[in-house]
Amino acid sequence: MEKKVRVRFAPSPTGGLHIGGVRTVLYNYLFAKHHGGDFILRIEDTDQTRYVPGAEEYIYQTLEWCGLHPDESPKHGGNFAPYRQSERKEMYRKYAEELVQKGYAYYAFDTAEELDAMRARLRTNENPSPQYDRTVRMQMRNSLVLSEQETADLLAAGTRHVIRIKMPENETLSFTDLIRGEVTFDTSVVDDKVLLKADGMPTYHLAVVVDDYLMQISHAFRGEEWLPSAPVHVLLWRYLFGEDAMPQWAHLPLILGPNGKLSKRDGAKYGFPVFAANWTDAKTGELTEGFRERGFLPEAFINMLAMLGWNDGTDQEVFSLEELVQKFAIEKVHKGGAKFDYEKAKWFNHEWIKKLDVKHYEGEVKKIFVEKGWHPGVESYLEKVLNLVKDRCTLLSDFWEHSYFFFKAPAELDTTPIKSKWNDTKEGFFFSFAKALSSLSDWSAASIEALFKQLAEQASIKPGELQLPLRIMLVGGKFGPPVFDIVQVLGKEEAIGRIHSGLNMIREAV
RNA sequence: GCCGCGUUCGUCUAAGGGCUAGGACACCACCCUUUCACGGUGGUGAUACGGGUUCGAAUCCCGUACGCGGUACCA
Repeated sequence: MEKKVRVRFAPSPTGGLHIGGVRTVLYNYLFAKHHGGDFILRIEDTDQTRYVPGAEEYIYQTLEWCGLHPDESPKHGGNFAPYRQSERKEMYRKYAEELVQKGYAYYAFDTAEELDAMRARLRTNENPSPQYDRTVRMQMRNSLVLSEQETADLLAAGTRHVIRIKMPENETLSFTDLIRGEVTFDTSVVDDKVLLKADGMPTYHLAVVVDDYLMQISHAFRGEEWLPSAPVHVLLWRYLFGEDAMPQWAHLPLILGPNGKLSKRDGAKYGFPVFAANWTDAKTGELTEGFRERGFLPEAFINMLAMLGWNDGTDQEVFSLEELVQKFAIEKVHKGGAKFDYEKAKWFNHEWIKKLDVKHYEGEVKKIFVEKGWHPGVESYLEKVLNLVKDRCTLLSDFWEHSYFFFKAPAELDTTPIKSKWNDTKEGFFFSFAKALSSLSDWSAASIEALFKQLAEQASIKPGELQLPLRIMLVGGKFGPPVFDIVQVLGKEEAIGRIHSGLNMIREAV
Protein backbone atom coordinates (compact mmCIF):
# COMPACT_ATOMS: atom_id res chain seq x y z
CA MET A 1 0.00 0.00 0.00
CA GLU A 2 1.38 3.34 -1.07
CA LYS A 3 1.88 5.92 1.62
CA LYS A 4 0.11 9.20 1.09
CA VAL A 5 2.53 11.73 -0.36
CA ARG A 6 3.40 14.30 2.25
CA VAL A 7 6.27 16.72 1.77
CA ARG A 8 7.51 19.63 3.80
CA PHE A 9 9.40 22.83 3.30
CA ALA A 10 11.31 23.56 6.46
CA PRO A 11 12.99 26.95 6.48
CA SER A 12 14.55 28.60 9.47
CA PRO A 13 13.31 32.12 10.03
CA THR A 14 16.62 33.90 9.83
CA GLY A 15 16.02 36.42 7.06
CA GLY A 16 14.60 36.89 3.59
CA LEU A 17 13.93 33.92 1.35
CA HIS A 18 16.34 33.77 -1.54
CA ILE A 19 15.64 32.13 -4.85
CA GLY A 20 17.30 28.87 -3.90
CA GLY A 21 14.89 28.55 -1.00
CA VAL A 22 11.92 29.44 -3.14
CA ARG A 23 12.88 26.84 -5.69
CA THR A 24 13.08 24.24 -2.95
CA VAL A 25 9.55 25.14 -1.86
CA LEU A 26 8.41 25.07 -5.46
CA TYR A 27 9.74 21.60 -6.14
CA ASN A 28 8.24 20.34 -2.90
CA TYR A 29 4.92 21.87 -3.79
CA LEU A 30 4.93 20.62 -7.37
CA PHE A 31 5.79 17.11 -6.29
CA ALA A 32 3.10 17.06 -3.62
CA LYS A 33 0.39 18.39 -5.89
CA HIS A 34 1.44 16.23 -8.80
CA HIS A 35 0.84 13.21 -6.61
CA GLY A 36 -2.25 14.59 -4.95
CA GLY A 37 -0.39 14.89 -1.66
CA ASP A 38 0.03 17.39 1.15
CA PHE A 39 2.43 20.28 1.28
CA ILE A 40 3.50 21.19 4.78
CA LEU A 41 5.33 24.26 6.02
CA ARG A 42 7.37 23.64 9.13
CA ILE A 43 9.33 26.37 10.82
CA GLU A 44 12.75 25.24 12.01
CA ASP A 45 13.49 27.80 14.67
CA THR A 46 15.66 25.72 16.95
CA ASP A 47 18.50 28.18 16.93
CA GLN A 48 17.29 30.93 19.19
CA THR A 49 20.39 33.01 18.65
CA ARG A 50 19.63 33.36 14.96
CA TYR A 51 15.93 34.02 15.23
CA VAL A 52 14.90 37.13 13.32
CA PRO A 53 11.54 38.75 14.02
CA GLY A 54 9.39 39.12 10.94
CA ALA A 55 11.11 36.38 9.03
CA GLU A 56 8.31 33.89 9.54
CA GLU A 57 5.65 36.33 8.41
CA TYR A 58 7.82 37.08 5.39
CA ILE A 59 7.78 33.40 4.48
CA TYR A 60 3.97 33.29 4.52
CA GLN A 61 3.75 36.38 2.38
CA THR A 62 6.24 35.06 -0.10
CA LEU A 63 4.45 31.73 -0.44
CA GLU A 64 1.17 33.52 -0.89
CA TRP A 65 2.58 35.79 -3.56
CA CYS A 66 3.93 32.76 -5.38
CA GLY A 67 0.63 30.95 -5.10
CA LEU A 68 2.13 28.04 -3.17
CA HIS A 69 -0.40 27.49 -0.43
CA PRO A 70 0.57 25.13 2.38
CA ASP A 71 -1.97 22.54 3.47
CA GLU A 72 -0.54 22.64 6.97
CA SER A 73 1.60 25.26 8.71
CA PRO A 74 1.91 27.15 12.00
CA LYS A 75 -0.47 29.71 10.55
CA HIS A 76 -2.91 27.41 8.78
CA GLY A 77 -2.88 24.66 11.39
CA GLY A 78 -3.25 20.95 10.72
CA ASN A 79 -3.44 17.55 12.36
CA PHE A 80 0.22 17.43 13.26
CA ALA A 81 0.52 20.75 15.08
CA PRO A 82 2.51 22.45 16.35
CA TYR A 83 4.51 23.16 13.22
CA ARG A 84 7.06 25.38 14.86
CA GLN A 85 9.96 23.40 16.26
CA SER A 86 10.48 25.73 19.19
CA GLU A 87 6.97 24.74 20.31
CA ARG A 88 7.84 21.07 19.96
CA LYS A 89 10.89 21.35 22.19
CA GLU A 90 9.66 18.87 24.79
CA MET A 91 9.12 16.14 22.21
CA TYR A 92 12.74 15.72 21.19
CA ARG A 93 14.51 14.93 24.44
CA LYS A 94 12.90 11.54 24.85
CA TYR A 95 14.20 10.37 21.48
CA ALA A 96 17.68 11.57 22.32
CA GLU A 97 17.51 9.73 25.66
CA GLU A 98 16.27 6.65 23.87
CA LEU A 99 19.37 6.73 21.70
CA VAL A 100 21.59 7.01 24.77
CA GLN A 101 19.80 4.06 26.33
CA LYS A 102 20.34 1.97 23.23
CA GLY A 103 24.02 2.89 23.16
CA TYR A 104 23.79 4.92 19.96
CA ALA A 105 24.42 8.25 21.64
CA TYR A 106 26.05 9.66 24.74
CA TYR A 107 26.08 12.62 27.09
CA ALA A 108 28.91 15.08 26.56
CA PHE A 109 29.83 17.65 29.20
CA ASP A 110 32.62 19.43 27.38
CA THR A 111 32.50 23.18 27.61
CA ALA A 112 32.98 25.47 24.65
CA GLU A 113 36.47 26.21 25.93
CA GLU A 114 37.32 22.53 26.12
CA LEU A 115 36.12 22.02 22.58
CA ASP A 116 38.20 24.94 21.38
CA ALA A 117 41.21 23.56 23.19
CA MET A 118 40.74 20.15 21.59
CA ARG A 119 40.52 21.67 18.13
CA ALA A 120 43.50 23.92 18.72
CA ARG A 121 45.53 21.00 19.94
CA LEU A 122 44.72 18.76 17.00
CA ARG A 123 44.77 21.32 14.24
CA THR A 124 47.48 20.78 11.61
CA ASN A 125 47.89 21.62 7.97
CA GLU A 126 46.72 18.13 7.12
CA ASN A 127 43.73 18.43 9.39
CA PRO A 128 42.56 22.03 9.43
CA SER A 129 39.27 21.32 11.17
CA PRO A 130 39.45 18.56 13.77
CA GLN A 131 36.16 16.94 14.60
CA TYR A 132 34.63 15.49 17.70
CA ASP A 133 34.71 11.93 16.41
CA ARG A 134 35.79 8.37 17.16
CA THR A 135 39.45 9.43 17.28
CA VAL A 136 38.99 11.90 20.13
CA ARG A 137 35.79 11.02 21.92
CA MET A 138 37.57 8.84 24.45
CA GLN A 139 39.74 11.80 25.45
CA MET A 140 36.80 14.07 26.16
CA ARG A 141 34.43 14.54 29.05
CA ASN A 142 31.44 12.38 28.22
CA SER A 143 29.45 9.40 29.41
CA LEU A 144 31.59 7.11 27.32
CA VAL A 145 34.66 7.74 29.47
CA LEU A 146 33.03 8.76 32.75
CA SER A 147 31.71 6.09 35.05
CA GLU A 148 27.99 5.55 35.26
CA GLN A 149 27.99 7.12 38.70
CA GLU A 150 29.97 10.18 37.59
CA THR A 151 27.63 10.71 34.70
CA ALA A 152 24.58 10.34 36.90
CA ASP A 153 26.01 12.83 39.39
CA LEU A 154 26.79 15.38 36.73
CA LEU A 155 23.32 15.02 35.29
CA ALA A 156 21.73 15.27 38.72
CA ALA A 157 23.71 18.41 39.43
CA GLY A 158 22.22 19.97 36.34
CA THR A 159 25.56 20.22 34.54
CA ARG A 160 25.24 21.69 31.08
CA HIS A 161 25.53 18.93 28.55
CA VAL A 162 24.63 17.86 25.05
CA ILE A 163 23.77 14.50 23.58
CA ARG A 164 25.94 13.36 20.71
CA ILE A 165 25.44 10.53 18.29
CA LYS A 166 28.08 7.84 18.49
CA MET A 167 29.01 7.25 14.90
CA PRO A 168 29.83 3.62 14.19
CA GLU A 169 33.25 2.79 12.81
CA ASN A 170 33.99 1.38 9.41
CA GLU A 171 30.46 0.99 8.32
CA THR A 172 29.40 1.71 4.80
CA LEU A 173 26.12 3.50 4.62
CA SER A 174 24.14 4.14 1.50
CA PHE A 175 20.75 5.35 0.49
CA THR A 176 19.02 6.08 -2.76
CA ASP A 177 18.59 9.69 -3.69
CA LEU A 178 15.74 10.31 -6.13
CA ILE A 179 17.94 12.60 -8.20
CA ARG A 180 21.41 11.18 -7.74
CA GLY A 181 20.83 7.50 -7.36
CA GLU A 182 22.79 5.56 -4.76
CA VAL A 183 25.00 7.67 -2.53
CA THR A 184 27.52 5.99 -0.27
CA PHE A 185 29.39 7.12 2.84
CA ASP A 186 31.88 5.66 5.24
CA THR A 187 30.64 6.30 8.77
CA SER A 188 34.21 6.60 10.05
CA VAL A 189 34.63 9.98 8.47
CA VAL A 190 31.51 11.49 9.98
CA ASP A 191 31.80 13.16 13.37
CA ASP A 192 29.71 12.66 16.50
CA LYS A 193 27.14 15.31 15.73
CA VAL A 194 25.33 17.02 18.55
CA LEU A 195 21.70 15.89 18.63
CA LEU A 196 20.40 17.76 21.61
CA LYS A 197 21.91 21.09 22.57
CA ALA A 198 22.67 22.30 26.08
CA ASP A 199 19.60 24.53 26.02
CA GLY A 200 17.43 21.49 25.45
CA MET A 201 16.72 22.32 21.83
CA PRO A 202 17.39 19.68 19.23
CA THR A 203 19.81 20.35 16.41
CA TYR A 204 18.55 20.12 12.86
CA HIS A 205 19.69 16.50 12.67
CA LEU A 206 17.49 15.21 15.43
CA ALA A 207 14.60 17.55 14.74
CA VAL A 208 14.34 16.75 11.06
CA VAL A 209 14.20 13.02 11.68
CA VAL A 210 11.77 13.16 14.57
CA ASP A 211 9.45 15.62 12.89
CA ASP A 212 9.52 13.93 9.51
CA TYR A 213 8.52 10.76 11.33
CA LEU A 214 5.82 12.32 13.47
CA MET A 215 4.43 14.31 10.57
CA GLN A 216 4.46 11.23 8.33
CA ILE A 217 6.59 12.84 5.67
CA SER A 218 6.93 10.55 2.66
CA HIS A 219 9.46 12.46 0.58
CA ALA A 220 12.11 14.88 1.78
CA PHE A 221 13.66 17.36 -0.64
CA ARG A 222 16.32 19.79 0.45
CA GLY A 223 19.38 21.58 -0.85
CA GLU A 224 22.51 19.74 -1.85
CA GLU A 225 24.36 21.29 1.08
CA TRP A 226 22.65 18.67 3.25
CA LEU A 227 24.04 15.70 1.43
CA PRO A 228 27.12 15.32 3.65
CA SER A 229 24.99 15.00 6.77
CA ALA A 230 22.58 12.53 5.22
CA PRO A 231 24.38 9.54 6.81
CA VAL A 232 23.59 10.94 10.25
CA HIS A 233 19.93 11.13 9.32
CA VAL A 234 19.85 7.66 7.84
CA LEU A 235 21.39 6.31 11.03
CA LEU A 236 18.88 8.11 13.20
CA TRP A 237 16.06 6.68 11.17
CA ARG A 238 17.53 3.22 11.57
CA TYR A 239 17.99 3.60 15.33
CA LEU A 240 14.70 5.31 16.07
CA PHE A 241 11.98 4.35 13.63
CA GLY A 242 13.43 1.86 11.18
CA GLU A 243 14.80 2.66 7.76
CA ASP A 244 11.64 1.36 6.13
CA ALA A 245 9.73 4.30 7.48
CA MET A 246 12.31 6.78 6.20
CA PRO A 247 11.15 9.28 3.60
CA GLN A 248 12.68 9.14 0.16
CA TRP A 249 15.35 11.75 -0.15
CA ALA A 250 16.20 14.06 -2.99
CA HIS A 251 19.02 16.58 -2.73
CA LEU A 252 18.43 19.53 -5.02
CA PRO A 253 21.30 21.16 -6.91
CA LEU A 254 22.38 24.59 -5.78
CA ILE A 255 21.67 27.85 -7.55
CA LEU A 256 24.96 29.57 -8.30
CA GLY A 257 25.84 33.23 -8.72
CA PRO A 258 28.35 34.64 -11.21
CA ASN A 259 31.12 33.16 -9.13
CA GLY A 260 30.06 30.41 -6.81
CA LYS A 261 27.08 30.04 -4.54
CA LEU A 262 24.50 32.75 -5.08
CA SER A 263 24.58 35.28 -2.28
CA LYS A 264 22.93 38.49 -1.24
CA ARG A 265 26.18 40.18 -2.14
CA ASP A 266 25.96 38.99 -5.74
CA GLY A 267 22.64 40.75 -6.04
CA ALA A 268 24.04 44.03 -4.80
CA LYS A 269 27.16 43.65 -6.89
CA TYR A 270 25.55 42.74 -10.19
CA GLY A 271 22.29 44.59 -9.81
CA PHE A 272 19.69 41.87 -9.66
CA PRO A 273 17.44 40.69 -6.84
CA VAL A 274 18.13 37.44 -5.02
CA PHE A 275 15.22 37.56 -2.60
CA ALA A 276 11.64 36.85 -3.57
CA ALA A 277 10.33 40.06 -2.01
CA ASN A 278 11.87 43.05 -0.30
CA TRP A 279 13.49 42.24 3.00
CA THR A 280 14.52 44.76 5.60
CA ASP A 281 16.85 43.59 8.30
CA ALA A 282 15.31 44.75 11.56
CA LYS A 283 18.68 45.23 13.24
CA THR A 284 20.68 46.99 10.57
CA GLY A 285 17.79 48.51 8.64
CA GLU A 286 19.44 47.22 5.49
CA LEU A 287 17.03 46.68 2.62
CA THR A 288 17.49 43.83 0.16
CA GLU A 289 15.41 44.19 -2.96
CA GLY A 290 13.04 41.45 -4.08
CA PHE A 291 11.89 40.21 -7.45
CA ARG A 292 8.40 41.29 -6.61
CA GLU A 293 9.30 44.92 -6.09
CA ARG A 294 11.58 44.86 -9.10
CA GLY A 295 8.48 44.32 -11.19
CA PHE A 296 8.30 40.57 -11.60
CA LEU A 297 5.08 38.67 -11.96
CA PRO A 298 4.74 35.70 -9.63
CA GLU A 299 3.88 33.53 -12.63
CA ALA A 300 7.17 34.44 -14.28
CA PHE A 301 9.18 34.14 -11.08
CA ILE A 302 7.90 30.63 -10.45
CA ASN A 303 8.29 29.64 -14.07
CA MET A 304 11.86 30.88 -14.19
CA LEU A 305 12.80 29.08 -10.99
CA ALA A 306 11.19 25.84 -12.10
CA MET A 307 13.28 25.84 -15.26
CA LEU A 308 16.48 26.42 -13.32
CA GLY A 309 17.41 22.78 -13.00
CA TRP A 310 14.37 21.07 -14.41
CA ASN A 311 12.56 20.65 -17.72
CA ASP A 312 9.98 18.26 -19.06
CA GLY A 313 12.16 16.96 -21.87
CA THR A 314 10.50 19.08 -24.55
CA ASP A 315 11.34 22.54 -25.84
CA GLN A 316 8.57 24.15 -23.85
CA GLU A 317 9.78 26.82 -21.48
CA VAL A 318 6.74 28.81 -20.52
CA PHE A 319 4.63 26.92 -18.01
CA SER A 320 1.82 27.97 -15.72
CA LEU A 321 1.80 26.67 -12.18
CA GLU A 322 -0.97 24.24 -13.15
CA GLU A 323 1.08 22.90 -16.04
CA LEU A 324 4.10 22.55 -13.80
CA VAL A 325 2.07 20.57 -11.30
CA GLN A 326 0.88 18.35 -14.08
CA LYS A 327 4.28 17.75 -15.63
CA PHE A 328 6.74 17.90 -12.78
CA ALA A 329 8.89 14.83 -12.22
CA ILE A 330 11.58 14.85 -9.58
CA GLU A 331 13.72 12.39 -11.57
CA LYS A 332 14.13 14.98 -14.29
CA VAL A 333 15.76 17.45 -11.93
CA HIS A 334 19.35 18.13 -12.87
CA LYS A 335 22.26 16.95 -10.81
CA GLY A 336 24.54 19.89 -11.47
CA GLY A 337 24.17 23.36 -10.00
CA ALA A 338 22.69 26.08 -12.20
CA LYS A 339 24.08 29.54 -12.60
CA PHE A 340 21.37 32.15 -12.25
CA ASP A 341 20.94 34.35 -15.33
CA TYR A 342 19.08 37.59 -14.75
CA GLU A 343 18.62 38.23 -18.48
CA LYS A 344 16.75 34.98 -18.84
CA ALA A 345 14.69 35.79 -15.78
CA LYS A 346 13.61 39.03 -17.44
CA TRP A 347 12.72 37.15 -20.59
CA PHE A 348 10.33 34.96 -18.62
CA ASN A 349 8.70 38.05 -17.16
CA HIS A 350 8.31 39.61 -20.58
CA GLU A 351 6.65 36.46 -21.84
CA TRP A 352 4.21 36.46 -18.95
CA ILE A 353 3.38 40.14 -19.29
CA LYS A 354 2.47 39.50 -22.91
CA LYS A 355 0.60 36.29 -22.17
CA LEU A 356 -1.50 37.43 -19.22
CA ASP A 357 -4.52 39.68 -19.48
CA VAL A 358 -3.67 43.12 -18.08
CA LYS A 359 -6.38 42.65 -15.45
CA HIS A 360 -3.97 40.24 -13.74
CA TYR A 361 -1.42 42.90 -12.97
CA GLU A 362 -3.28 46.17 -13.40
CA GLY A 363 -3.36 46.63 -9.64
CA GLU A 364 0.41 46.36 -9.29
CA VAL A 365 0.96 48.70 -12.21
CA LYS A 366 -1.41 51.26 -10.70
CA LYS A 367 0.60 51.26 -7.49
CA ILE A 368 3.73 52.06 -9.45
CA PHE A 369 1.90 54.77 -11.40
CA VAL A 370 0.65 56.40 -8.23
CA GLU A 371 4.21 56.53 -6.96
CA LYS A 372 5.10 58.35 -10.16
CA GLY A 373 2.46 60.96 -9.44
CA TRP A 374 -0.37 59.57 -11.53
CA HIS A 375 -3.95 60.15 -10.46
CA PRO A 376 -6.38 57.30 -10.97
CA GLY A 377 -8.76 58.06 -13.81
CA VAL A 378 -11.11 56.11 -16.00
CA GLU A 379 -10.53 52.39 -15.56
CA SER A 380 -11.25 51.41 -19.15
CA TYR A 381 -8.82 54.04 -20.44
CA LEU A 382 -6.02 52.69 -18.28
CA GLU A 383 -6.73 49.20 -19.50
CA LYS A 384 -6.61 50.28 -23.13
CA VAL A 385 -3.31 52.00 -22.58
CA LEU A 386 -1.77 49.02 -20.80
CA ASN A 387 -2.93 46.67 -23.50
CA LEU A 388 -1.34 48.85 -26.12
CA VAL A 389 2.09 48.93 -24.49
CA LYS A 390 2.32 45.57 -22.70
CA ASP A 391 4.36 43.95 -25.47
CA ARG A 392 7.15 46.43 -24.92
CA CYS A 393 7.42 45.94 -21.16
CA THR A 394 9.81 43.50 -19.58
CA LEU A 395 9.13 44.49 -15.99
CA LEU A 396 5.97 45.93 -14.47
CA SER A 397 8.03 48.98 -13.67
CA ASP A 398 8.54 49.54 -17.42
CA PHE A 399 4.91 50.42 -17.98
CA TRP A 400 5.28 53.99 -16.83
CA GLU A 401 8.02 55.01 -19.25
CA HIS A 402 6.08 53.42 -22.07
CA SER A 403 2.77 55.08 -21.31
CA TYR A 404 3.09 58.21 -19.17
CA PHE A 405 2.29 60.39 -22.19
CA PHE A 406 -1.20 58.95 -22.37
CA PHE A 407 -2.01 60.60 -19.07
CA LYS A 408 -0.47 64.00 -19.61
CA ALA A 409 -0.14 66.05 -22.78
CA PRO A 410 3.49 66.91 -23.57
CA ALA A 411 4.55 70.23 -22.06
CA GLU A 412 7.23 70.59 -24.70
CA LEU A 413 8.13 68.86 -27.94
CA ASP A 414 11.36 67.50 -29.24
CA THR A 415 11.15 69.24 -32.60
CA THR A 416 14.71 68.65 -33.79
CA PRO A 417 13.83 65.70 -36.03
CA ILE A 418 11.21 67.73 -37.96
CA LYS A 419 12.24 71.36 -37.60
CA SER A 420 14.25 71.68 -40.80
CA LYS A 421 11.59 70.09 -42.97
CA TRP A 422 8.65 71.97 -41.54
CA ASN A 423 6.59 74.22 -43.84
CA ASP A 424 3.22 75.89 -44.28
CA THR A 425 1.88 73.06 -46.41
CA LYS A 426 2.40 70.65 -43.55
CA GLU A 427 0.85 73.02 -41.08
CA GLY A 428 -2.12 73.32 -43.34
CA PHE A 429 -2.38 69.59 -43.58
CA PHE A 430 -2.61 69.19 -39.83
CA PHE A 431 -5.30 71.86 -39.57
CA SER A 432 -7.47 70.03 -42.01
CA PHE A 433 -6.59 66.65 -40.45
CA ALA A 434 -7.68 67.87 -37.04
CA LYS A 435 -10.87 69.22 -38.51
CA ALA A 436 -11.61 65.99 -40.36
CA LEU A 437 -10.99 64.00 -37.21
CA SER A 438 -13.67 65.89 -35.37
CA SER A 439 -16.28 64.62 -37.75
CA LEU A 440 -14.89 61.09 -38.11
CA SER A 441 -17.59 58.64 -37.07
CA ASP A 442 -15.67 55.37 -36.99
CA TRP A 443 -13.01 56.06 -34.37
CA SER A 444 -10.58 53.24 -35.05
CA ALA A 445 -6.88 53.23 -35.79
CA ALA A 446 -7.57 51.84 -39.23
CA SER A 447 -10.00 54.51 -40.31
CA ILE A 448 -7.91 57.26 -38.73
CA GLU A 449 -4.99 56.01 -40.78
CA ALA A 450 -7.12 55.88 -43.93
CA LEU A 451 -8.26 59.42 -43.38
CA PHE A 452 -4.72 60.57 -42.72
CA LYS A 453 -3.43 59.03 -45.94
CA GLN A 454 -6.28 60.35 -47.99
CA LEU A 455 -5.69 63.91 -46.80
CA ALA A 456 -1.97 63.53 -47.32
CA GLU A 457 -2.55 62.51 -50.89
CA GLN A 458 -4.80 65.49 -51.45
CA ALA A 459 -2.08 67.74 -50.10
CA SER A 460 0.51 65.92 -52.23
CA ILE A 461 2.70 65.03 -49.29
CA LYS A 462 4.05 61.59 -48.62
CA PRO A 463 2.28 60.19 -45.52
CA GLY A 464 5.63 59.14 -44.13
CA GLU A 465 6.69 62.79 -44.02
CA LEU A 466 3.75 63.54 -41.78
CA GLN A 467 3.72 60.63 -39.38
CA LEU A 468 6.69 61.74 -37.35
CA PRO A 469 5.36 65.26 -36.80
CA LEU A 470 2.03 63.78 -35.73
CA ARG A 471 3.76 61.49 -33.28
CA ILE A 472 5.77 64.33 -31.82
CA MET A 473 2.69 66.48 -31.38
CA LEU A 474 0.91 63.66 -29.60
CA VAL A 475 3.60 62.35 -27.27
CA GLY A 476 6.43 64.88 -27.40
CA GLY A 477 9.13 62.87 -29.13
CA LYS A 478 10.25 59.91 -31.19
CA PHE A 479 8.82 57.10 -29.12
CA GLY A 480 5.67 55.20 -28.30
CA PRO A 481 3.37 52.67 -29.95
CA PRO A 482 2.17 52.91 -33.58
CA VAL A 483 0.98 56.46 -34.07
CA PHE A 484 -2.59 55.75 -35.18
CA ASP A 485 -3.07 53.48 -32.21
CA ILE A 486 -2.04 56.41 -30.05
CA VAL A 487 -4.64 58.61 -31.69
CA GLN A 488 -7.31 56.01 -31.17
CA VAL A 489 -6.55 55.40 -27.50
CA LEU A 490 -6.15 59.10 -26.75
CA GLY A 491 -9.67 59.70 -28.02
CA LYS A 492 -11.05 62.32 -30.32
CA GLU A 493 -11.05 65.35 -28.08
CA GLU A 494 -7.63 64.79 -26.57
CA ALA A 495 -6.00 63.95 -29.89
CA ILE A 496 -7.35 67.03 -31.61
CA GLY A 497 -6.36 69.19 -28.65
CA ARG A 498 -2.80 67.87 -28.78
CA ILE A 499 -2.55 68.50 -32.50
CA HIS A 500 -3.57 72.11 -32.06
CA SER A 501 -1.25 72.82 -29.16
CA GLY A 502 1.45 70.85 -30.96
CA LEU A 503 1.13 73.10 -33.97
CA ASN A 504 1.57 76.13 -31.76
CA MET A 505 4.67 74.74 -30.17
CA ILE A 506 6.18 73.81 -33.51
CA ARG A 507 5.49 77.25 -34.89
CA GLU A 508 7.35 78.78 -31.96
CA ALA A 509 10.27 76.41 -32.37
CA VAL A 510 10.74 76.87 -36.11
C1' G B 1 43.63 18.22 4.40
C1' C B 2 39.52 14.76 4.46
C1' C B 3 34.55 13.35 2.68
C1' G B 4 30.64 13.93 -0.82
C1' C B 5 28.40 15.79 -5.27
C1' G B 6 28.96 17.56 -10.02
C1' U B 7 31.11 18.83 -15.34
C1' U B 8 27.15 19.56 -23.18
C1' C B 9 27.49 26.59 -26.77
C1' G B 10 29.07 32.76 -22.44
C1' U B 11 24.21 31.13 -19.55
C1' C B 12 19.75 27.58 -18.80
C1' U B 13 19.29 23.01 -21.10
C1' A B 14 17.75 18.50 -24.99
C1' A B 15 19.84 14.11 -26.81
C1' G B 16 20.62 8.46 -21.56
C1' G B 17 25.33 3.58 -27.67
C1' G B 18 23.79 5.07 -33.83
C1' C B 19 21.11 11.04 -38.53
C1' U B 20 25.34 17.41 -40.02
C1' A B 21 24.88 17.30 -31.01
C1' G B 22 18.58 20.23 -30.91
C1' G B 23 16.02 24.46 -28.33
C1' A B 24 15.94 29.02 -25.29
C1' C B 25 18.48 33.60 -23.20
C1' A B 26 22.36 36.86 -24.58
C1' C B 27 25.18 38.55 -28.91
C1' C B 28 25.63 39.73 -34.41
C1' A B 29 23.27 40.40 -39.37
C1' C B 30 19.07 41.05 -42.34
C1' C B 31 13.65 41.86 -42.73
C1' C B 32 9.31 44.41 -40.76
C1' U B 33 8.41 49.57 -38.88
C1' U B 34 9.54 56.69 -41.96
C1' U B 35 9.42 56.57 -33.77
C1' C B 36 11.21 53.20 -30.18
C1' A B 37 10.12 48.47 -29.16
C1' C B 38 7.68 43.75 -30.19
C1' G B 39 8.08 40.30 -33.95
C1' G B 40 10.23 37.30 -38.15
C1' U B 41 14.53 34.99 -40.69
C1' G B 42 19.49 33.62 -40.42
C1' G B 43 24.38 33.41 -38.04
C1' U B 44 28.52 32.87 -34.36
C1' G B 45 28.97 29.30 -30.49
C1' A B 46 29.55 23.28 -26.62
C1' U B 47 30.15 17.42 -25.21
C1' A B 48 36.82 19.53 -19.54
C1' C B 49 41.23 16.20 -20.53
C1' G B 50 43.39 11.18 -21.06
C1' G B 51 42.65 6.18 -21.37
C1' G B 52 39.57 2.00 -22.10
C1' U B 53 34.71 -1.17 -23.58
C1' U B 54 32.22 -1.23 -28.58
C1' C B 55 31.32 -1.95 -35.51
C1' G B 56 29.89 2.70 -33.18
C1' A B 57 30.28 6.84 -27.03
C1' A B 58 28.20 13.33 -25.03
C1' U B 59 25.93 8.78 -23.35
C1' C B 60 29.06 2.83 -20.13
C1' C B 61 33.97 1.99 -17.05
C1' C B 62 38.75 3.95 -14.98
C1' G B 63 42.05 7.97 -14.07
C1' U B 64 43.23 13.31 -14.08
C1' A B 65 41.77 18.31 -13.90
C1' C B 66 38.42 21.85 -12.53
C1' G B 67 33.99 23.61 -9.88
C1' C B 68 30.68 23.33 -5.84
C1' G B 69 29.16 21.68 -1.03
C1' G B 70 30.28 19.80 3.88
C1' U B 71 33.72 19.40 7.74
C1' A B 72 29.68 24.20 14.44
C1' C B 73 25.88 23.15 20.86
C1' C B 74 23.80 27.15 12.22
C1' A B 75 20.27 25.58 9.44
